[in-house]
Amino acid sequence: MTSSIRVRFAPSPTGYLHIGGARTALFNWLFARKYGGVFILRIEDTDRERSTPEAVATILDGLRWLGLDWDEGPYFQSERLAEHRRLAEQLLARGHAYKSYETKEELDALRRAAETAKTAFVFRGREHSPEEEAELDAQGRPYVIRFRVPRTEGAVTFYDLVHGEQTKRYADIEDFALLRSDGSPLYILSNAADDIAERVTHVIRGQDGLANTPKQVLIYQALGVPSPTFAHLPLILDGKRAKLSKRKHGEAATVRFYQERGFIPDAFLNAIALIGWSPGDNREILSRDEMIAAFDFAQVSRTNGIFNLPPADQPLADPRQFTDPKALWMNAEYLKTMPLDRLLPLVQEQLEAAGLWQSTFAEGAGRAWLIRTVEVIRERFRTLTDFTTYGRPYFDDSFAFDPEAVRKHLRDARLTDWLPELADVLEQVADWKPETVEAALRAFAEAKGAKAGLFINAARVALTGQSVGPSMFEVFALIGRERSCARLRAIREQAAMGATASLPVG
RNA sequence: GCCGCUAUGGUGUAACUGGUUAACACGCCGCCCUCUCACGGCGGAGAGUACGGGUUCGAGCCCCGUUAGCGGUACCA
Repeated sequence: MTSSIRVRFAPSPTGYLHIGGARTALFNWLFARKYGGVFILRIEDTDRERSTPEAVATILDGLRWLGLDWDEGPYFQSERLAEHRRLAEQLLARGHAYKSYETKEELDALRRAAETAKTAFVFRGREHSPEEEAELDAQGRPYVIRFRVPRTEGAVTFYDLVHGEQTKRYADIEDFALLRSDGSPLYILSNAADDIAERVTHVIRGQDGLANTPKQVLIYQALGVPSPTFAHLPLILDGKRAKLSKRKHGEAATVRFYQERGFIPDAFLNAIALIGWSPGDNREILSRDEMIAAFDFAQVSRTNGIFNLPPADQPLADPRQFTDPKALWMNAEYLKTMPLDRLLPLVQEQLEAAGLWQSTFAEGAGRAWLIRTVEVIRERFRTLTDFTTYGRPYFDDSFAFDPEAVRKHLRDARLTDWLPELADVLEQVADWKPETVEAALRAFAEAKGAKAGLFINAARVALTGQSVGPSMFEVFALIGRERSCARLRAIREQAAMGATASLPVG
């Protein structure tokens, strides 16, 4: 391998950047970065009906969010149609292709006949003499330009870095079309033509490209240019082994969804990298650099992997389990362990978007408080959006009460008086920190002849609206004396209102 | 129908060129910790490697067949 390696990611802008596409882009990128190669972005927008500028923007956004930076492009395939046509003409002139006048109806009939006869259908069009062609053209008969697959006994052979040497006999390859009757090129041609133009050395794409690779190799050979090396990646399927699609899985199949749901780009990348690839040892948490260093096609699996998306047509049993459990675990792992200076900007984005950011967080004491808070609460979060949902009570006085938590921990009627009393006691605590608050609360509990747990759990609900969270004394310390006491006293109104609001889901 | 790719616990993967009781992670269950939940720690259930043959002293790894999934068989990409 040398530094002359050139790879490309070539999505069609007909929808969103989906998980499979992101993984393909990632492997291209890893390979390029590992060997000092060039990563090219090409937009295959020849299907004008379905291609949209919005889809292009979505794909670029997705790649940028993931940090998969490209070195060249984006090139737009639609701008090179004339060149593709020229190549087809060249193939025609050199006898590697021919004009095929069969109509769609004729082809269908042939196919159906083969079907009923249960025989193979490998199409070979009828070729005509120059005179006949002139005659047909004079009549204005439409034709497609079809590749003439060698009629000899031979076979096409190519090397795939994942699947090894592949061979397909000429006899099993039909004479495929290069140009439609309106002169527009087909994918199989355009794709190969652009790979040639961009001097792509390694074609790394989904396994669904494997079956028509022999046809492209035939094109390379006819054009007299060396074939690139191929690497066909296993597909990513859902739990029912169906291809991931927006139609079936909704937004959960798109990269944007993970961005909006608070995934950390590195974590998302790490998670999808492990579908169809492994570093070969037991490591699972790998930084970009570690992935680059460990990447190797020899360790790429040949079997399609499953990304366990919950069914899109059913409500989630647990809203926190909105996607593949392992991906979620991966994200939580990153959230808990990544350096704070890299997490903080991401948290800031979330807070700003939710209107919870305050200028005091930028420096000094406010900064210190923010850091301390994030450190404590990230421990049990799984996504960045948790900071503004479950984390909201730390940043704002208006937050929702989980009815279940209220029912469970504020049920004891005596708390309506006791909590405000506790506030009076806490008001007097000399040095506001976890230890002193704990001492005061425990003494208070003892004086009331009740268990400390009663007050701890009730306070958690009063201060955060939730029944779960960090060590309660830590929470008191973070929320501060004033706000803590105010929330303890507000228990009366809370009790009066019946507290039915529920937490937004993350 | 024909051509091709694939097949290890529920999921993702590991198992050097065939060599001890198939490993790790997620998920699940239990215990510990404990003011809750999570984290963490400890332990457990769960595959004999799709199925059937064959080669071999020995096969998840090699060969053949079957089945299943996927892809191609388009003037889709």
